[in-house]
Order: sequence, then C-alpha cells, then structure tokens
Amino acid sequence: MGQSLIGVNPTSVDLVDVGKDEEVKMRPGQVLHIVNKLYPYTVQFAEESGKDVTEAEEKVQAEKRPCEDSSENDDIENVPRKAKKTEVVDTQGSSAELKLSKTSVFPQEGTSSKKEHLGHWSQGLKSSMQDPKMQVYKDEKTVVIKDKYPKARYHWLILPWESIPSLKTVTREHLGLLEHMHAVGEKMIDQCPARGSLEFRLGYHAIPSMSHLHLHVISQDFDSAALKTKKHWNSFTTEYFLNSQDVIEMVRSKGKVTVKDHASELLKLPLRCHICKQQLSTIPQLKEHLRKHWPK
DNA sequence: GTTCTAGAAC
DNA sequence: GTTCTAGAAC
Repeated sequence: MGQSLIGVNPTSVDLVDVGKDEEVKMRPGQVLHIVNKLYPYTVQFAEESGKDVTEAEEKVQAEKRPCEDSSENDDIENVPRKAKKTEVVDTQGSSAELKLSKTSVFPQEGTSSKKEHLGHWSQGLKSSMQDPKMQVYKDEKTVVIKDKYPKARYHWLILPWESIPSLKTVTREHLGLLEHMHAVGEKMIDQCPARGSLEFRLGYHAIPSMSHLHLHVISQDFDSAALKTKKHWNSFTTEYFLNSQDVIEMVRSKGKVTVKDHASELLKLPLRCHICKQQLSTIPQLKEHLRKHWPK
C-alpha cells in the first residue's frame, strides 16, 4: 500500500496517494503539517546527511560487489535509527478513540493502542535496506542486501524502494517492478564467482516473517551455520518457496498472488534433501548429507 | 526474523 | 548423559 498524505485543508480531508512514484519533495527540516480534522499531525523531515530515499534513488550509484565477501556484517539491525525518513510528532494529545483510517498516514506508525512497530523485529528490513553498509547493489527501483542470517553461501534479498508490505498487496501495476527485481537477482548471480558451480533459486516465501516485499536469491548448497531449524529448511525447499517466475506469471494472469491455505503446514514436513529427496531425521544429519552434493 | 532453554528423543 | 527440537519472548 502506498503511503498517503492528508491535505492541509482544515475542513476537508484530501487523500493524496503518493505511493507509486512519490513525488512529494521534502527537504530536511521542512515541516509539513498534516491535518486530519480530528487528528492533527506535524511531520518533520529529519536531516539525514543526504540520504533520503528519493535522493538515493536519484543518485543511482549502481555499485556492485556481490560476491566479494567483505568483513562480517555489523549488527545494526533493529536499532530504530534516528535518521529515518520522517518523524511524526503528535501536536495534540491523542485521544485513544480517535484512530486514523486504514488508508491514512504512515501505516507503521500505529495509532496509539500498541506502540513499537518501527523498532519491531519484523520491520528490520526497512532499516537494513536504508543502511549503506548493508547495500550490495542499488538502482532506481531496487536495493540488494545480504541476508543477515544467510541460509546458504550466497543469500541476497532484492527489495523495492517502494513500500510494498508483501505479496498480498501486489497487483498488475507491480509487474514491471517484479520483473526488474528478478532481473536484478539474476544479475547478482551473474556477478557471482560461484555461478558456475552452484545452483541458485529466486523466490518469495509464501508467508514471510519480515515486512517489506523481498525476493530471495539463494544458492542451493544450504551450507550455512544460520540454517538451524526445520522451518528454515522447509521454507526454502518446499512449495513454501514460490518461484519468482511463477509469482510473476500469477500476477500477470490473475492480477494478484494467492497462497495455498496449507502453506504454513509445509514448514512442518519431514526433512528431505532437495536434490536426491532422501529423508533425514535431524538437522545435523541433513547437513552432513548435504555435503555429498557440494561441488568438488 | 532470532535467542533461549525445558524437556523430548536418543 | 548428551543431542536436538520446539515454543515463549511482557
């Protein structure tokens, strides 16, 4: 869902959709008074050393260093950084009963009942994707980061700059973007020194844990210390993992993505090698088995 | 999504 | 006794 801003007209509420290609230019420090007649807000754009999303898009510094594994990832996740895009300041005491309509301003800000959402772990990608130290590639539409807990030797996430919560909100309007994300994923593979020896898959989790649409690009060795549970395994090796190409085709034909009802049960399936289909009883045994399929 | 750990499984 | 999994996390 795209963000929307509410007009300043004090007597009527105008919703301006800026979701697609938001063109609301705000400068750091500029103050925008967003006034829902019942719920006044002041949105202030905090300074961010020239790293506003829109600016980042304009820069389009298509830098690529996919596979050169640099140092260890700094653990800067879930720390709600001050230099976010916007700050919402409640200029009036908030009344508990007054809720912003669903299509209202900044979905993640919540209303008042429950707070934290931006600092919640499920929102982690939103901050990671903005962190230059995490970015491995970026262009006008997307950014690529390495999965913080890679489940294989190579595991990237392709994310759109546009705020799309998940596949649930994807429509035909997004087809071009989905195809671009796929193309970027393949470009990452092309750049990878192991492209000749490892297989790769590109796809989405049927029921992702992390908010913000993200395409997984993962090598099929599954040689990773972060791969620890049956859920991990099955989320990448059963139909829980939706091929990017299939998703694109589904959006093209149906205009949306539907997920099978039993998707969540797939995570409980017995451990089975994705290559030879042998069943293993524990994760350690599975990991030992996988070595047989490693490239020589 | 991960961490932690109780208790099931071996 | 050790390994391993699965569910809570205020």
